[in-house]
Amino acid sequence: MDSSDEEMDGDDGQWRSQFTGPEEPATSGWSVNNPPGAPHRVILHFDLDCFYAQVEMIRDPSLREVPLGIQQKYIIVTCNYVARERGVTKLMSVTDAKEKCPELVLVRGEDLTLYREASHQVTELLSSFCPLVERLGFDENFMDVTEMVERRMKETPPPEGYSFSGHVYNPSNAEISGSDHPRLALGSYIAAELRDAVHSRLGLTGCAGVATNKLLAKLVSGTFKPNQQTVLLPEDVGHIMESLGGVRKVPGVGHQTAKKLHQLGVVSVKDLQLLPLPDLVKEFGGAVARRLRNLSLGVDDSPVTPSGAPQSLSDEDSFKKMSSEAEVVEKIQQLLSRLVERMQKDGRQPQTFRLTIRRYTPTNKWFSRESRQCPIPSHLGQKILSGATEDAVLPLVSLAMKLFHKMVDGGSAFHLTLINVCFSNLQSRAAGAGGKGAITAFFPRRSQNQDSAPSIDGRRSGHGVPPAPTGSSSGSEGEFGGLERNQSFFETLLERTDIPRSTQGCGFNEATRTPSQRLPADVDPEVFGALPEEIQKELLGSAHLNSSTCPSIADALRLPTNKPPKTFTDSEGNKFWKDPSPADPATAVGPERLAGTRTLTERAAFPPSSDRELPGNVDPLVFSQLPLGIQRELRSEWRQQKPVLKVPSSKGSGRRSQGKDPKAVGGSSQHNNLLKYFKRS
DNA sequence: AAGCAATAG
DNA sequence: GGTTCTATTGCTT
Repeated sequence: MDSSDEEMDGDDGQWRSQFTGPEEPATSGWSVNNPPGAPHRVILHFDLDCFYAQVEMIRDPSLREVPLGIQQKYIIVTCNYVARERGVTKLMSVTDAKEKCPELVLVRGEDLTLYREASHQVTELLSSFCPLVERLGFDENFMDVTEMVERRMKETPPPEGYSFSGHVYNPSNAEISGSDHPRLALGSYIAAELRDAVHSRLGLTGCAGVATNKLLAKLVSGTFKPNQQTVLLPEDVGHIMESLGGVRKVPGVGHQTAKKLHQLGVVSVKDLQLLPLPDLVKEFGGAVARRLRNLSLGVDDSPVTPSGAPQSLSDEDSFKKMSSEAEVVEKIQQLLSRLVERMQKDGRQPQTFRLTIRRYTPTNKWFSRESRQCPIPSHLGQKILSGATEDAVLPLVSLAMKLFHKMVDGGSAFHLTLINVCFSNLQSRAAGAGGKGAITAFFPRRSQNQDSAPSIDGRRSGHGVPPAPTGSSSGSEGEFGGLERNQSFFETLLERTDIPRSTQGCGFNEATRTPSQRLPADVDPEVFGALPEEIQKELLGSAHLNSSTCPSIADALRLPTNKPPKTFTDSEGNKFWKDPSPADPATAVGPERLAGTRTLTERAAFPPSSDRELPGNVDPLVFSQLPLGIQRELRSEWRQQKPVLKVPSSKGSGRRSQGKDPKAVGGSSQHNNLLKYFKRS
């Protein structure tokens, strides 16, 4: 999982002289995602608190009270804060952890399915507010909310004397008014709303950072943990950069780069800032050198690039020793079965297959992976999607073994410690054949199709292909992290249990519910009845969540546990779910606090985001109860009807290597027939 | 297109 | 830094 920090960063608290951060170079492409001439980007970074542990604590809330570690093989990959208080850290060996904390409760986390699904739900939820969401691993997301901020600036001129939501990174303890940085202040309110949405809808807490670029947003998001947020003002850029321990702490500077830098005598960020550019260029080449220099200064013009559906799906397992071909075949078959099932849910057809191995090396862990890949014959690709899992797996195993023998000589001994299987080059099924669904993809599609313009750097085949080029009801693939379309993380959990749905929390069950019985008053039963059944279910689900007719997602999540289900009135469960505002520092758990920083006033000076994006004929309440995917799709569509520029033009800074084409956001799919579901009747 | 290095969580 | 199980991007061939 994560080899980096996330500790309660016992910061030195040494706030030294003010270093005034460099101005953003006027020439650089930092407005890539912006309207031309826009003042500043506003970038958010979200980081879920100990993500895997949170998911497990939702499945079994009793785990909240105990020290919990998520175990993969013999490693604790993450743990909850109770465990951290007792000295358990990320990536600690199980033996060490048990020694530190004998009461540590362990949950196996090798199967990432639930984490992956929950992760994509978070991204999807964020995307319903604003399409520019970029994933970083399973538990982090960047967002470019510049447009939202600009819209609010125009529509809701900030009142006098307003401030920020959450913390402000404020080493000099200055008096700060929101009016000094109105866009960042608005960004902080948006961040609070988004964190609240993630909490109330999905039950997950996390940190947010608000700044003018991705680098800074990420760096600042960790300054108050857990479940808090902080804004970085431009005047403190220098401070936050220099407060980083060494160059290795700069995102983008990995092990190898740090090693090279060290050879040049560069250890601190300040060293890097001051190293003559020609020296850097000699070691890294011009492009990388400039990037490193910029990063050291807190300058980052890289755009928030919407992630869209994954580019590849893979499954792997590691082990101490594997040395017979029979074992290899067995393992590959096992991995492929799981992978093919995921591929089926995704709905796209993989065009290439890759097998990766890791060999044992006794002395050093000179431990690189080797891989071989090949095209997947299209008839096989068809089979993968067409449901008959075994029919696809067996030929794939045979394909995999051919690749295997390109790496491992059949006659000689071998010792493997890992096998990975991967599908990539994922192609959307041809449109038109569309099954049932009205909603196609959750995300704007990226790249990947033949008919698009070549990208600047020539790497991918193109960008900007809108989802399904067909009419209102086209393809039905749910190309989203292995989730069926419209299927949610908690529904997935429910399906995994053996408990019949009728006994479960939110009762989507026909026997216990008359059709209109639980509908919110303002939902027209007739319109409701006209919706597809899946959507009805989703609506009921979210209606319950909003109205707390059904206590919470937690109650649904709680079921697949080994413990007897708690009642809905259970105090702990309720307490967690009723937590009024996770964004409110008063209720936040974090003990740690940077010395010398202050929490600026907590009360929202801005009204919360009234739904200004909705067309007038749409009932906001009904809208809010729609499935998130649908909300997002509609919003994106409505947005596109405005003549504002959406997609940054590819001119960028006018220099070469200017990154890539921005990926298309918001497909131009039509499906306006969905609108009929919202008209008040 | 293939293979790998680097980086990330 | 490597443990784990992914995922992405960019270089080189």
